[in-house]
Amino acid sequence: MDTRTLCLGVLSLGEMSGYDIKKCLEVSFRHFFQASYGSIYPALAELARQGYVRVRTIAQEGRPDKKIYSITPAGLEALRNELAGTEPRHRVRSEFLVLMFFAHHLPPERLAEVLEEMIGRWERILFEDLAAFEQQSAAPGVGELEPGMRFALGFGRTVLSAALAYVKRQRPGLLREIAASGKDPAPARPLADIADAGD
Amino acid sequence: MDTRTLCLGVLSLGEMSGYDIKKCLEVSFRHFFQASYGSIYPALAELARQGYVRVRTIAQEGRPDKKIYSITPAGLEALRNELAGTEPRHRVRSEFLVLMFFAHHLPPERLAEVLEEMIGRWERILFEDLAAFEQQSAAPGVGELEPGMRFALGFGRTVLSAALAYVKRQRPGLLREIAASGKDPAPARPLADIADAGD
DNA sequence: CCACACATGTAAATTGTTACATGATTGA
DNA sequence: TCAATCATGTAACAATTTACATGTGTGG
Repeated sequence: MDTRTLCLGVLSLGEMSGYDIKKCLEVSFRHFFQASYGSIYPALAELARQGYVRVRTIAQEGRPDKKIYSITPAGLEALRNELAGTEPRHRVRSEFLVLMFFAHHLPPERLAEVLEEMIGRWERILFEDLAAFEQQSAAPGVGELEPGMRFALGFGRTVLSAALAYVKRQRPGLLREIAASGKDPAPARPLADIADAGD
Repeated sequence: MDTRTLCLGVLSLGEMSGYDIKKCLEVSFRHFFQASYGSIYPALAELARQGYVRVRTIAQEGRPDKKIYSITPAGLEALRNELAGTEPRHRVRSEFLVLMFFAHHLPPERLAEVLEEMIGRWERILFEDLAAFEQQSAAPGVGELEPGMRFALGFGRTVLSAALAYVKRQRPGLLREIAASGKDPAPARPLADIADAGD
């Protein structure tokens, strides 16, 4: 799935500008998809070219004209086809976990810093961003979220909670073990042979 | 972080070929990092050029010569520097969750299929792959895993368990709600205005 | 007989990020 | 005064995946 489909999806929620789409993605999709202006604007141009979206240009002073995009019937059909044919992939790319895996190669202070940073980041997402979004969604006048949207949001909350709890629970032990292995004079313990273990 | 650093990291566990590295990544890193031959082989060539790894070529019949790579002291230093300077990012890219978010645009049978597929996939990873790996790691003769490795493995198991439990718990309700909204004649309920909710 | 494991590598295509270019207004 | 918000867009760069190229041995 590319940014094009995602933009189409967001536009199926209502017309908006490229700038709006970015913000919308930041709040609702931040924990499972990300896209920058560098991919959104070209995607919108391409969608317009294909006739999947209509553009309405609104003149503004002191800044570029605003372009409001809205999905066309053809666009909605394209979106549905695209979604129906999309394989449900789910990939994680975590420099954080690579760092943890090789924690014994990291200066202990840096390890502590990294753990601290991840905890802080996840707490902020969980207790500020997500909470704010869910409260806002529950506000009167706002259309109910579709069940699938609640599912996706809930998934993010659940998984993030689990991750955060795990890191908080394991942190002291990990720091202790790393500190200990750094002090005692066995830093060159032969790790090796993990790949050959089966033989 | 690029594949180069990752290869260096894996090679710090013991010497092996590009083919071995791929398999090693598949078992230990599958849930937080992925790399294909197309990125591994060029990475190894580059590392050799930089003097971070040594190559030993082993002639073979009926197939390409095997190249065994081992990390050099300079390589180990480069690895440590690289790791110390790496920001702990953690990104998820999930077509699955996008599909769920827009579940109301999906044929209900396809939705059921997708959920089924994800549950099966995650159960397999959790109960087969991870279990096998952990058992193997506990086997006699295999060096103890470093604490950081146990941390990373445990993180994967924890988060995957949470994800799986969530999907299994939510599935019936989601399918029911989607089926219901498909039947009653309000498919064109104006979703809109979610982005404008704050006003 | 087909698929898979073994084994390396290249090239094209895809896809996306980062940085740049432009510039007014508003609040701390 | 500095940073952020609003607003669009391009171009260079980075990184990866996919498919291709080549070929044998083994097991179902």
